[in-house]
Amino acid sequence: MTDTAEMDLTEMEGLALGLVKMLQPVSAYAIAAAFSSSPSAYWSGSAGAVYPLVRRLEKAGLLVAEKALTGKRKSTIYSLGKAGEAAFNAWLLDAERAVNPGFDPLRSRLSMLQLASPRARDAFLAKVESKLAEQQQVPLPEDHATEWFRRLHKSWLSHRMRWLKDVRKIVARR
Amino acid sequence: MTDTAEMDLTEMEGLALGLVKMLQPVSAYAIAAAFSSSPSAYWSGSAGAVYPLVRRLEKAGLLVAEKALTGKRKSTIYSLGKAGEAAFNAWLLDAERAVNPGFDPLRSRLSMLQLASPRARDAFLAKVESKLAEQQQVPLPEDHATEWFRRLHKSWLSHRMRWLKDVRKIVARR
DNA sequence: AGAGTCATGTAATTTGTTACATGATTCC
DNA sequence: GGAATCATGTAACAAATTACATGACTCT
Repeated sequence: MTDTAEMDLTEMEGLALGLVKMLQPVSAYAIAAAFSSSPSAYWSGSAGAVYPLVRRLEKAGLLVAEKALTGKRKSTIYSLGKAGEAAFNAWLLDAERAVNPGFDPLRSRLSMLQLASPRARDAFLAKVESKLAEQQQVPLPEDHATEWFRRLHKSWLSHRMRWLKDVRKIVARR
Repeated sequence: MTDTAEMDLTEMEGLALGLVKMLQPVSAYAIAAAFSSSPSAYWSGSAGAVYPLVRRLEKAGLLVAEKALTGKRKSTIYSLGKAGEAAFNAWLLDAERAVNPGFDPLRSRLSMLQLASPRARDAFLAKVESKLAEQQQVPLPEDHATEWFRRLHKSWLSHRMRWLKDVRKIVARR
């Protein structure tokens, strides 16, 4: 009965709120940059996506905007409002959504790998594995990613690798 | 020099071509149903998405349409054209895209889990783990999924589980 | 002085969503 | 005869993409 606006945040909105919480007070430009520096190409961080998004969140009362002036350059910096804090927590701790496979380019392809020839299959799996191995060698840039995120990504990579090896075994015993 | 139309398929287009290849000759309705029955909520399989998509692919020359009549009920059934076969293979074996993390609701939340209290963190991780465990008990329906896909999904679930346990350890030694 | 980056924004287009609508067929 | 499903489609809307544009500041 006390709940006023039951915002159902999209993934991008949830992530944006989280970025604001980590970086506040922060400009839309910096949020866009944070999206862009994600290892996932899904988060392009284009201006056409981020600026309207941030204004939307502000109009919804989740972000607090403040005008700033540095010399003649004006910018708007955002912080997380009280309602934003609550909405972010609800999004963050939504286990129902967290168990969803989402949009996984590798999973999609593996689900149809039976449609390729055995030779093509093996070549594909080997190539993906070597590309993952490459990524393991080159760690994320120190400046953008937090220590926690770097550790998480490393762990993600190694588990992807193990999954791939498992899949290769399944394919082999066709 | 021989390549005429270098189609850059989206994930949904690639999956749709693959579904046609598996089920051909097949109606748009059946393709929509296949998307809907995916364990990933990302693939809603709504009519408003699938019908335009399939017509797009047909106009691009990747799908071959054929009118069918069963009694008074008319339908259009699709098969994979030669160009469609080539485009699908290019999509399927694109290792560059396959290594991308994509859109992963769990990954997104874990990347920001530092922003929750230790108690909320633990509760969240436990809940996700139990939900995954539930899914392991209830296997995919026999009718829709192929044996290969069922095996793949099972393997995906157990590797997610292992990843989660790993993450919990990292969180614990904060 | 010019390159690069900070900072913001918009226009045209594409693609997907929800919701609705139609009609045939099948099952009870 | 009525409910569920097969099969197709569209209309209004939401959200993201690419591409462009502007101007200030920083660094060499």
